[in-house]
Amino acid sequence: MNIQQLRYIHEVARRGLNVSEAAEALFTSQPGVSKQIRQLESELGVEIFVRHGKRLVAVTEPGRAILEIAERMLRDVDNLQQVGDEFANEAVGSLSIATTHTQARYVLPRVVRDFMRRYPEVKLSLHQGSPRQVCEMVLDGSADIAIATEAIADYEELVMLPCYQWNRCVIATARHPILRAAPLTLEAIARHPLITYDDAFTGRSVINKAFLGRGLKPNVVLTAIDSDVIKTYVAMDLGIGILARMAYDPAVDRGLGMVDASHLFASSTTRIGLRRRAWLRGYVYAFIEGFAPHLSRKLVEQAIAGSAGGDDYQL
Amino acid sequence: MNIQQLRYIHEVARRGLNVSEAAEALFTSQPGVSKQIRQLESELGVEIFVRHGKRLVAVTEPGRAILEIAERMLRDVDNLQQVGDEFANEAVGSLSIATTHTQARYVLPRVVRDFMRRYPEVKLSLHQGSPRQVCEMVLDGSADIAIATEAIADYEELVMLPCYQWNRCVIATARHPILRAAPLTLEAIARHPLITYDDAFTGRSVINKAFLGRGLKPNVVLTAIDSDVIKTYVAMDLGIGILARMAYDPAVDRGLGMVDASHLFASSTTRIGLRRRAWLRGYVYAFIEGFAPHLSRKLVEQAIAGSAGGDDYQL
DNA sequence: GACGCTTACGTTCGTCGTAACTATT
DNA sequence: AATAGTTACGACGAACGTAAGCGTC
Repeated sequence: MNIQQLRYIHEVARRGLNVSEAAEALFTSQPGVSKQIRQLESELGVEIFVRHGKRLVAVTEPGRAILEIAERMLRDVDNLQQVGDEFANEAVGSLSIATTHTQARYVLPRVVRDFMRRYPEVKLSLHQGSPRQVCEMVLDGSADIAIATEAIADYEELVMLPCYQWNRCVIATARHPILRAAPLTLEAIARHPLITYDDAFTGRSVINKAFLGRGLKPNVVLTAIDSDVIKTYVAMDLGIGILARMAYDPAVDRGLGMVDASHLFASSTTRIGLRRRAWLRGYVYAFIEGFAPHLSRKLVEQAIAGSAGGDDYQL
Repeated sequence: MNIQQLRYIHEVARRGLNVSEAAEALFTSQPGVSKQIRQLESELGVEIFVRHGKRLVAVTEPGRAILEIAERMLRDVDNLQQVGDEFANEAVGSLSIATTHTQARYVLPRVVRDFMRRYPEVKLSLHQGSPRQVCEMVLDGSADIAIATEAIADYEELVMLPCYQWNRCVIATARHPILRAAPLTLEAIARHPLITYDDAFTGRSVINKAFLGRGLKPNVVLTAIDSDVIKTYVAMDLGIGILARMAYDPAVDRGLGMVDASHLFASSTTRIGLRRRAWLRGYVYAFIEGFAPHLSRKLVEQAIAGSAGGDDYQL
């Protein structure tokens, strides 16, 4: 058994049981991969893949168990490299963050600026995506940390750390009557055409729940993935907007009025997602603490170690 | 990087940084080990061991992190073999149980008999030792499961599963006055010379606590590691004995009288200890369930997966 | 007949063991 | 002087790539 063989079976499984494709992705020859897989199978004494004649068509039952362990080992190989990189030079390296629009646009700029100042030698990269994409990126190793509000909870293999709570506001054109409604109610909002987030984004599920709870059917005329699109169309008076509070900046959004709506919706929690049992570079802990000061290195380490797996931490 | 290199650093660390000894234990040459370690270090870009001239004298800080990950990987290598063995032939294999005298002598015989009947092809081995030895055996892989009452809780790397609760009785020669004391009290016991377990065994700590809690200083004239020794000396009337209840069998222990003492002492819980994240053969689950019927395969699997790490389960 | 996996074979690289050398205690 | 680790070198074996062969769709 060797690590290369584990890479082979993992890649073959990942690529829909296509050996040629896996070989290409690993920059090696297809016969080599084939042979090594057979060798591993014979060493372990079980077939990992089900073959129809010469083609791989499924993963066997032991194969599933083997793949799971193999993937854990490959992550550990990665972790070993990380340890090496860390101690070879503590301040040099790279940090890849996967996040959604709202975070990238309104929350992270300050954190990123501070981080780059403190670790000028770390190559920081931000990748924007849907909450699910963001999680997948962390799972397959193409990002180190995920930051999102929705969906993170669905991934067993990720550790979730609550960072901050936030709520929503209503925005409208400057002289819109909704801005003077006192108190602001869901009923008042529902009387206007609405512009807000797409279903899978930025706490939209909470908005739905609030209206549903009151038996209201808001007239949503436009759903957007990001706050800027919402603001653009609200400014055009297509409707009023329900927006994450931190996405409204009076200095920038001059043409728009805002009223707080945190009494109408349940608050949402933005979380950081990390791979379980990952070994993180020192500056990753620094970044996390810069983003959510209560997440000390020690707390995060404990969470990753898995001893508190699945649970949520107190904010 | 390869798995062999991980074995090398692990064995060197385990053997007090003695490369020659590690090489011998791994049936290879000392220069080979030396070279592979240097190669791994250069690949990772950090020193794993601190050297004084040519000698290894300590583990570096990154070395500690590396060793930890390496050991996890080696356990996974083991797990892969286990998966292979399991599916190659479900009913053939070996099961190694490390346990203390009381369990081996009074509790396990029935369980072992049933198990051997059901899995005649599994080579069962029992290893007796102190609670600590028993745990160490599971940790270093020389046993699959540990069964003990004391000490198991101290091992972070083991998962503990409560199996059953038990309490103590007092034994004495047939016409001894303590047998007629009604009700039986700690004070009455403390008036006689006492024979019971050694400090590290079979719930002795609970016995100490009970007497201490009442300000009593029992006159312990003999401490033994196993129940049979206690019974032997009680039969010689050297004193009265405090014994685990399940160790008294009226059919066998004819010369001895017994009174229950469960109202005097806190009950003890016997636990099974398993390595975290181990992959267990099917018959191991069967054995565990035969020993403690409430520990279903599913429950045990969840526990070793680590998601409930550190916690204790409800009995 | 095109795609995909296996078999066969030769080259290359890596690993291991022996032997000689050097440093530490 | 003895013990412990490194360097040097040669032999063996494993892994890889190329090319040809066979099955499946």
